[in-house]
Amino acid sequence: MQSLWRQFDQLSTEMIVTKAGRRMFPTFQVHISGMDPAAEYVLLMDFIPVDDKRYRYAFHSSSWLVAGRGDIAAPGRVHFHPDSPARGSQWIKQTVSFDRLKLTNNLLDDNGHMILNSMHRYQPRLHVVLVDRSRNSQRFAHRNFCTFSFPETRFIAVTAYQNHRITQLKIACNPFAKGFRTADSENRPSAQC
Amino acid sequence: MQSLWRQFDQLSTEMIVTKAGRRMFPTFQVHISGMDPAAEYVLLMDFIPVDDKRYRYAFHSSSWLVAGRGDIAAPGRVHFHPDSPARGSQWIKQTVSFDRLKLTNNLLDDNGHMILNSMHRYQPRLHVVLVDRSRNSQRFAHRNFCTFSFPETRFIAVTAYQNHRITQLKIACNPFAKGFRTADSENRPSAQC
DNA sequence: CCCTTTTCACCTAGGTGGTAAGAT
DNA sequence: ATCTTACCACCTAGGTGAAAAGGG
Repeated sequence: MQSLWRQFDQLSTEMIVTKAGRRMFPTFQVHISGMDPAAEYVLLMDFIPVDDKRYRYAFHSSSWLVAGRGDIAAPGRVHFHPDSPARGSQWIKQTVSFDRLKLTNNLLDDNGHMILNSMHRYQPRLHVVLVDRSRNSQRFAHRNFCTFSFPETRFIAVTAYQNHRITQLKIACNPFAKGFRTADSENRPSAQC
Repeated sequence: MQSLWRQFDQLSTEMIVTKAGRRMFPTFQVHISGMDPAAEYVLLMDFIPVDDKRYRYAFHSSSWLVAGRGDIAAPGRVHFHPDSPARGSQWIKQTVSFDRLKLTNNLLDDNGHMILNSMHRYQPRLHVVLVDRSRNSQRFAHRNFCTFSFPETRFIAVTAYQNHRITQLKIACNPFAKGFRTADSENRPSAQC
């Protein structure tokens, strides 16, 4: 998905947040290698604020501007990949997709979704944690995980799309938005997806 | 679901098997109690032949008759509940549903479905296995599981329904079959579902 | 004015039994 | 004659952005 993420990132990716929770598109997915096939791992994601700023979209210049200091940070949550825990052999044999992860702007969310502030910029992160069931596991816990951050997956949380070109790229590439495709070349699926 | 299973059982439950795999209806689901909340358990199901017989349906008498010896047993498989392994506290706090389990008559099935012989009678079984990660776990493994068998959940595997009353009860109760409901009282949903 | 919420038509994805054709 | 397969219309379930209404 890297090339798709980059296309969105060039336009400044926006992700919808709703009260009920909204999936991400593109989906965050990774190919993993180098794991011990017999060891158990947990995969999880979180989202960290890129900065302490609030943004607004300037339609006349089609660009995002800083609109002041960021709101107080939303409750930090993590999303465990539903296959966790699993052996390294399971994780490495196919693409790991976080397609069931949902974003919400509801600070009181009760469904385990990731809580974000609208109009704030975030960086998704992936954590790979080795499950160590031995007695001294506590002492080494700090060594038993790796964190990965892909800059092209950062985005601004929104309650409605701001940049029309983002909307068109979503419509062109997300199969669930097929109903909004027209004859225009702009939102027709092509090599870009 | 016990009362629904009993209604089907009174008519001799039939379950469709297909090459691609078919869900069961009613769904096998249980409420569990008495687990150690902190311990880990695996829940799994299998299907054992009720006897070594092959059956056929006699339309004139609307009953199942023995039609000879059973075919050679299909490959024995088990279906792990997808939430496995999980803590006792997770299992006991809500109904555990095996709704994603699928039945197939394809002896070469590659999708992990349960392989059954059509026109043979089966008894579903539930196994609750305590996950013991201690060193001597092998020695006690035979003590670490319980098996449950509910007689009202037995059924005959079929590639097409034989008893019209079974068909009507499926249509009346399975929401996915709503398209086949008519004004007849026979397949209208009611207290029976 | 800027942002959020609700509702909607239109999709994807996949679970039903009916039906007719195919297989043995 | 008996059983199986492939395809179908019709559902459930839920993911889309558009549009209009709501809120500060």
